[in-house]
Amino acid sequence: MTEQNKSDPSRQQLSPPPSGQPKVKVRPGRIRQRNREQILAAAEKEFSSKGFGATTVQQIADRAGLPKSNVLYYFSNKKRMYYALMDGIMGRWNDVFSNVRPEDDPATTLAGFIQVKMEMSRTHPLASRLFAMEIIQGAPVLKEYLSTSMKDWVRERAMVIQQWIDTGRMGNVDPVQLIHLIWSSTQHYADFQVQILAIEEKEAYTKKDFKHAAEFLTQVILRGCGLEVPE
Amino acid sequence: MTEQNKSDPSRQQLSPPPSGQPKVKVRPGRIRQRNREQILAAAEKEFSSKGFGATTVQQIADRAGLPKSNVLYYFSNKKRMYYALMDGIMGRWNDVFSNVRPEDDPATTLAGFIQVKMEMSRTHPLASRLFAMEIIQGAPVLKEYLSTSMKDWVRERAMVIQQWIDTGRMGNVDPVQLIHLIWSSTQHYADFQVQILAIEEKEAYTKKDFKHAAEFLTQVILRGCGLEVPE
DNA sequence: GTCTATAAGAAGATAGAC
DNA sequence: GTCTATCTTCTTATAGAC
Repeated sequence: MTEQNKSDPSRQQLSPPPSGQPKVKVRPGRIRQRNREQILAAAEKEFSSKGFGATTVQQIADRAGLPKSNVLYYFSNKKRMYYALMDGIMGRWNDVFSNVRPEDDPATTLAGFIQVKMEMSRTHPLASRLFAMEIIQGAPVLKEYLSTSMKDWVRERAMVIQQWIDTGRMGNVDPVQLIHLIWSSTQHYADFQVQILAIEEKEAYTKKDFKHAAEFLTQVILRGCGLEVPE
Repeated sequence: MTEQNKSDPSRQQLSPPPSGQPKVKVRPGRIRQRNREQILAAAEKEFSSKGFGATTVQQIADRAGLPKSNVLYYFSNKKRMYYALMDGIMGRWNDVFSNVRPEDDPATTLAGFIQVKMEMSRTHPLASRLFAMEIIQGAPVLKEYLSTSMKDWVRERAMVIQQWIDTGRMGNVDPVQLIHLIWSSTQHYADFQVQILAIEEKEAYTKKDFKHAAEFLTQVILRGCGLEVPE
């Protein structure tokens, strides 16, 4: 533990010395590829259920079905695994959320945004929880990302929403707060899964549960913005 | 680390052997009281920013300004401190949220609920984050609480909301989902503070920020339920 | 590329002097 | 009640045999 260990004060950045692999001149290597993926999958499970500091390399190795030193051969240290995971999450995030233009329909666009975020909560709950823990813990790794890429992303969307408001195409609500609202309410189904399942007396989510929740959120949030819910 | 340590499989319960203090027949003891509070305050800070497993007793002791063994004299082990904190959080939670009756006004009641939860996010962000981490990590300590007290609490409120809907006093929305929505959207301002501050390019929240956010949420959620926003 | 063995340090907890 | 010294265990990470 003690993530703030001896090592470099040059953390805080995504992908440190990005050269983790030995520079052997071998093509991709099926085994290498497979092992890396297994390790990352295991690391995601462990990190997302205990956080970085409480997870041991041994636990990751056990779950990946490899000896610890093999894991450290691929990723040289614990931090590098964490960075790699964060990189993956942010990459996926950037890919999924397409652009928005002022001429788009507000209701359809917002409904689509809710849809996509709910789909991410459903299909990638571990990534969601990992991200949530990183943020709750003060975003030691992602702070930079938040105040650059993510800030810009929000600001751009907020400007389009503001244009919709100014042209009378939706009710007058704070666009940034609206994005926070969509973010938090959809995220919740992944992050607070245990709480929701306990309250609803279920063992696990079904696809239907998510559909129902997405419809609820779409209805309430769109109406709350003075919009008609699209078909 | 390794919270799933050697010890008893009889965890999962709030307050284990609740007798943590030496049974000396001394009245409350000002110093004892003060030290306990200092330790708990320090523990809340540490646990809420790193989680249980990654926090060391040494860190708590340092923050409390006491030697490690003195801390362990008061709480005998790390788990007991965590239990004590969770107990406090749940106790406060139960106190704050008063009852709701079918004859109450839906808009005022829901607005009040949003208000109170936002106030908790503002005044007790550490407790909020500690709770969030506990849930994200699968609620090892609070699982029991979730599927008993909290479940009942939600079910009771949901029944009242359903009555409001049935008597045409508000729009037809799933009451349980509505509670999830209020919960998640208000919680978010405490738990994802760093993200929000980064996006809004601020150093810290002001009281005004919370007022603004509370008004936004009240407006959107109430309107989303077909309610007029009360003054 | 894989894995055993181990170095070097830090963790939780306790004993016992003050 | 307080605190130093210490026991035991577990941690990350590396060295080096296969």
